[in-house]
This record gives sequence, C-alpha cells and structure tokens, in this order.
Amino acid sequence: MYREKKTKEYTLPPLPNAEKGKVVTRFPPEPNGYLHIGHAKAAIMDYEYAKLYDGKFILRFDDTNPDKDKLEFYDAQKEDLQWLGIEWDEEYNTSDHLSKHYKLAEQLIQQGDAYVCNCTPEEIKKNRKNRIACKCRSNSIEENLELWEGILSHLTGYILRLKGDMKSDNTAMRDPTLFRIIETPHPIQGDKYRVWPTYDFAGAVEDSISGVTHPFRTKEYELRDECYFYLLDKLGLRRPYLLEFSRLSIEGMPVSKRKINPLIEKGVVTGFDDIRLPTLRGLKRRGITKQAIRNFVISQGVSKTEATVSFSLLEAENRKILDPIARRFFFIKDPIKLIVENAPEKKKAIPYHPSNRELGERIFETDKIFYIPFEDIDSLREGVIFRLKDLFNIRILEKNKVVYGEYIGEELIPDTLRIQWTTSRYIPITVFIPHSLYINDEFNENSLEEIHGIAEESIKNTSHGEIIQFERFGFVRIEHTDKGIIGFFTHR
RNA sequence: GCUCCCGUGGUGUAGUCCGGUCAAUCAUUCCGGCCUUUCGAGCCGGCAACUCGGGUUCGAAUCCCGACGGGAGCACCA
Repeated sequence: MYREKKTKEYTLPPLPNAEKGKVVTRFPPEPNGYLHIGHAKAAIMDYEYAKLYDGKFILRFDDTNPDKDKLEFYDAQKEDLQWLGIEWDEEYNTSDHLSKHYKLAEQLIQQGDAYVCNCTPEEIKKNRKNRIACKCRSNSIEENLELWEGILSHLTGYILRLKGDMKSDNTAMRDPTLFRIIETPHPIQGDKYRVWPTYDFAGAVEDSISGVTHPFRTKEYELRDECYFYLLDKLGLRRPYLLEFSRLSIEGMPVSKRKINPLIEKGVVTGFDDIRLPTLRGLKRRGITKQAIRNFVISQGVSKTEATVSFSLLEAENRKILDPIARRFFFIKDPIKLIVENAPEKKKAIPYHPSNRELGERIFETDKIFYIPFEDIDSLREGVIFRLKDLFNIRILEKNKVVYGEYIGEELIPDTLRIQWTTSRYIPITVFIPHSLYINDEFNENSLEEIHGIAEESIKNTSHGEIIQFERFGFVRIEHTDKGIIGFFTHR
C-alpha cells in the first residue's frame, strides 16, 4: 500500500492584539493587472490569519483610479484567488462607497482639516520640498466648501488636500492629496463620478468603516502610517491595528509591471501566463501547485526583513506536493536508435509510479527497435552493459549513427546504468524550459529553452494540464495542443 | 540629499516586544552515507550564522548609542 508521507504543519506566528472570532482582514487589490506571487503573499496572509482566528476575510477592489482600472481584471483577479483556494466572506468595490467618501471629505473641509488647491503639480512638489504652504491653504471653510461643490460638478484643475503639517519631517504629512478629478469613465461606475479619492484617503477610510481589525500592507507604505491614523482621528473613525511586511522578491523574477509589461508588448514573452513569469497564471502554467505557493508563502512569514528568495525554495515545496502524485513517463531527449537483434518480444506492464500504486500502470509491447537518449549512450563505451529501465539488460555492440546492442538477460545487475527508452511507437514532444528572465538587470535572451524529444506512446493518456515526471529529467506540465503535445518544465 | 524601515549560516526563517532555559530553530542548498529498477523521492549524518564598534548589566542575538550595509518613500499610482 502506498503510504502518505508525513507532512509538515505550516503555521503562522500569532497576530498581535487578536482575539478569536473578532479578527477581520482584507485583501485590497487594484483591478489593473493579473495577480502575481507578491499579491499571493498578501492574500494568503490575510486569508490565513482570518481563518486562524475564526474571523472574517474581505475582498475589496481598490478601484479608485479609472485611468488604470479595467473591468476584465476584477474577474481575472478573482479567478486567480480562487485558484489559490482563497475564499472570502465578503466582497465589494471601494468605488461603491464614493458617496460616503464625499460626505467624509465634506466633514474634513467643514472642520478646517482639508482644503481645495489649484496649484500646479510642480508648485505643489516644490512647496512640499521647501515645506512651504501655498496660498490655497488659507482659503476659508466657506470658500473650500463652495469650491468642493464646484469640483464635484464641473470645475477642473483642483484637488482636495489634507491640512497636515507642511513642516513635518515625514513628507507624507505635507498636505497629501485626498481627492483628484479624473474624467475617464470608470469600468463599473461609468461617468457617475469624476472625483476620486487617493489611496491615502480611501485605504484608511475603507479599512476602518468595513470593520477591518488587522490590515496588512507592504513596507513601502510605512511612511504613510502617520497620515493613515491622522486622517482617521480627524474623521473620528476607528483605528485598525495596521501591520506591514516586506515585499517578496524572487531571484531573476521581476514582479513589477514596469519590467513585465514591456516584455509582453514586445512579444518577448507569450503573455501574462508565460512560464517565466511570477504571475499566478505563469506559475500555474509551469506546474507550480497552489499548495506549494501557500506553504512557501507561509514559511516566509510576515517579517519586515527584505529578502530575495531563491526560486528553489518554491521548487522544494512544489516537489513535496508533486512527487507522491505525479505519474512517471519516459522521455528521450535527442533520441538515438537502438537495434537489438536478439531481443525477445515482450508485453511489459510498468507502473506509473514507483510507490503510489493507485496511479496504475501502462503496458509496453517491445520488439528489437528502441530509442534511447544520445547523451547516455555517448558516455558509454562499446561492450558496456546498461539496462533499459524496468525491462532488460543490453550490452553495447556497436556505436554509430545507430546503436547495436545485444540482449543479455533480465535479472537486475547492481550498479548498471538504467535508462529510459521508447519503442518505435513514440510521440514527438517539445519541452520548454524556463530560465531567469533577467540576469543582472538585463533581459536574458536565452530565458526560454526549447527541447525536442520523444516520449513513450502512453503520454497520449495524460490530461491537458497534468503535471507528470519524466524520469531522470524532471517534472513537466503537459498541454495537448493542435500541433501536438508540449511540455513545460516545472523543475527537477 | 532628507526621512523612515531592515540587517541571524550560501539562501530563507524562528527567537528580539517581556535580557539568562540560545554553545541559537526549522527549511532549502551543498557534502557524505543508507535505501531505491529515475541522476527523483525517502532515511541518517555533516559543513555553516547573531554586520561591526562602543555602552548598560552578574549576564545581550535580544536593551541603548554610533558606524557600516541593504531597501523604501519624498505622485493629482496604489
């Protein structure tokens, strides 16, 4: 009987200030692209912590920038999350709450805590740098209220700013922008609104009013913490327990759109599901399992230490998942013909897995013709004995364009090389091997290696998307296409 | 440049808040051995770390100061 391997428990460190049943977390992606491993880290943390404390997990689309957000990504991101096995208790869009945001904005203006500004971006930038207040800052509350009304309806060139502290050492406090005008139609709200809150405003407000107790964000927002709480205090809203963690970066796998998008536009990679990419779709297509991603992410934890993780850590997790369940097949890279005149004709059943018998077996019908990897035979001299794995032993008689061999029995001989093989009934197959997309910040021209070879006939029985192991080669995810069977090399 | 954050073996990570039980955890890589009809998996063993310098203390990976190194922010993006 095949026995289940003992699995390591993956657990998260305790959450500060957390009470069972009362924890609420949220994952707030912006619907402007496909999710990648970095998003997965955040989403899994949010989800797992909610689960750990029997709490609630909210999916919130931070769709407050119509210039960037696209309808297709709401669903695409949900698909990605579902693939990861993440379930949310509640889902909504920040854009659904805009009228509420407007009310809060008005409250700030009325309290004298926000003002309308029509300085140019350059002036604002300069003043921030020099810690100088602009003339707009001294607008009266009445003026601001009136301008705000105007902005909501027709005025252009204005923004709403928080009256923070222009003298603060923290640049995020130097009167950050709260609302700006964007005329582009919103993917969901259409042209209903033309004034949109910025992240500083929307993020803080939504975390608070949606009842989130433990919002996680990545470290680059740290400077904005002060602003986050200042705003909530001014609005009289509850302060959540804000937590930050470092971004996840994987060696040779850029996560930023700045680096990925150009490659897609130029057609250098095939799309967002290219197997060289750290997008969830890319990883999936390559054969990385969701369990591996989860274990990997949890093992990273939520520390603030920046780390560049080697992909081999993810591979190791994936291998633990795949090894017990992946069917084994024979694949021959650079096949060379082997003729064995005295070979007995055999009908041989070979299991698909060395220990997991549930995976069944396939039957080979052999004659005197075989195909074996050139690389293996190249390293052997004439006269040497090797074994066709799971079949019988061969002595090499002659090596030329074709190899001639002699059948010399079936008993196992210790320490003989055992190599994979096919009969003449093979299936041609192309395997794509991903390598680092970038090497020292330069695009790696050889990031996608293409290998041609042949596989045993029963490879036809694989399902589309099945992840298998080619013996002595590595794990491969199989796709059946119009042009035949292709494989994506997952890892060794 | 200014401000903030981070700094445990090759790589990641636990421990740092509440100093002693840390001659420092776990994983991965690498190196041996065992096992195995895969150069896979499994099992056993091994190498290998608290950035540096001061200070506080009976005692510091843990607290304080400084230096150095790395990262981030300085948007009408999130």
